[in-house]
Amino acid sequence: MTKKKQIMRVATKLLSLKGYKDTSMAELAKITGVAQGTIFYHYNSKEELFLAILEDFKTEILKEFEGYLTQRRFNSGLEMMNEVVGFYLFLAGKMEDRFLLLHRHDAYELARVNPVGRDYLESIYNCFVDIFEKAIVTGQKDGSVAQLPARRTALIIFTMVDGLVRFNTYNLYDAGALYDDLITSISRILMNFNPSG
Amino acid sequence: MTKKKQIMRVATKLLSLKGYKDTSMAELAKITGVAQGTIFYHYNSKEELFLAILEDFKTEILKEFEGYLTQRRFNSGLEMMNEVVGFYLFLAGKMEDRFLLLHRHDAYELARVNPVGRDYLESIYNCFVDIFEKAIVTGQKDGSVAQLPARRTALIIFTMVDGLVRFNTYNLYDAGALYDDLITSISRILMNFNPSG
DNA sequence: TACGAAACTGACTGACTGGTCAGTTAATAA
DNA sequence: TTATTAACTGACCAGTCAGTCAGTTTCGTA
Repeated sequence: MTKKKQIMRVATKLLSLKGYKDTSMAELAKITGVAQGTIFYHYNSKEELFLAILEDFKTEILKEFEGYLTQRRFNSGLEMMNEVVGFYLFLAGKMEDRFLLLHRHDAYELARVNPVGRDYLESIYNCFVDIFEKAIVTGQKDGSVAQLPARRTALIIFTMVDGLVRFNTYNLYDAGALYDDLITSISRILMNFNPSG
Repeated sequence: MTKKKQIMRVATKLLSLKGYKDTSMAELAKITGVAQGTIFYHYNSKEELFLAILEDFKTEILKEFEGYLTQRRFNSGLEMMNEVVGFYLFLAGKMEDRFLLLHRHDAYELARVNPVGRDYLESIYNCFVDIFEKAIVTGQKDGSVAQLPARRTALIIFTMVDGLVRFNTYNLYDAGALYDDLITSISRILMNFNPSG
């Protein structure tokens, strides 16, 4: 692996664990095993390195979702939603460090001053909300999901799932124990009791 | 107002707006209009000041809820839940800066190393979850809420409401526009379709 | 008035920060 | 072999940080 990639990998870990301000370039250099100058040779500044990490995350997320959607087929919109929530939680485990990064304020503070960073963040979030919305729309066509405002309901469900992941990383509650309740709650929100109307 | 109180008030604002690391004691002293030494006369360290803010928040939250619960009466558990969600959002507006503080990682990093801080945080969160749970249990007695696991469902609803507030502060979506959808979703989760069972 | 204590001050310190740069090493091409 | 560029190094810099402390002011009280 190139040193540039090594730097980014270690930086991702450090930034997600300790946050932007608490991660020093000296420490990053030491752990990666390069001189501090090397970091600034590849990335002009700390902010640029952070930006590169976000871009990388965006790219990988998009790839993951593309692969998932071309493989999976669903019997109904409601089933699709359950599967997709599972996939989200799977990704949150697989890319644990980057999800932690998303749950920090650092990324939003970057987005506030850096349009490129804001673009990356919105791409990532829209990716998630889009797929939830797609499940709802699909379900409304096949009759498994009630006639709710699709986008707004997708956002609500996203806050539920995302909130659970965050609670887990905060270690305040064991989110794993809430998985079944989450699925039940989502089903109750979406369920169509009047399939003919 | 005593200088000690002034320091805490400005510190709360700064810490919630800029985060722990990005708030310097020099800046805090300048804005408050005291010498930097004065801060350390009243609070032995930056961490102790942060802790004092959390304790103050906890105390105020508990007082607010006590006042609310002794005043309000509800016709049913389901109605109580709707009202309580509204009260939560009202508090989030009234104590905007402190809620922002809760949505940063700073507090959790403090809680990880400081048991007293962890106590404050848990008190605050339990306060919220308890009242949601209370609404569910009440509703299950009066038949307006289905027989779901009360505590776990309360946690799920808490993640929804809290997630919405966070989204609002992140400025990614207009959470105000989602209020009606939130209430609808919560009602659908809780609603009892078989009041006799 | 006198006096001790509490409140307050601001210049100072040592550790640490992101970033620089002159110079070295490795890789590639002619 | 030689020349050119890219990759890499680490000592160094100016600025910032939380925290200190010797000294001053304010206040309650006797």
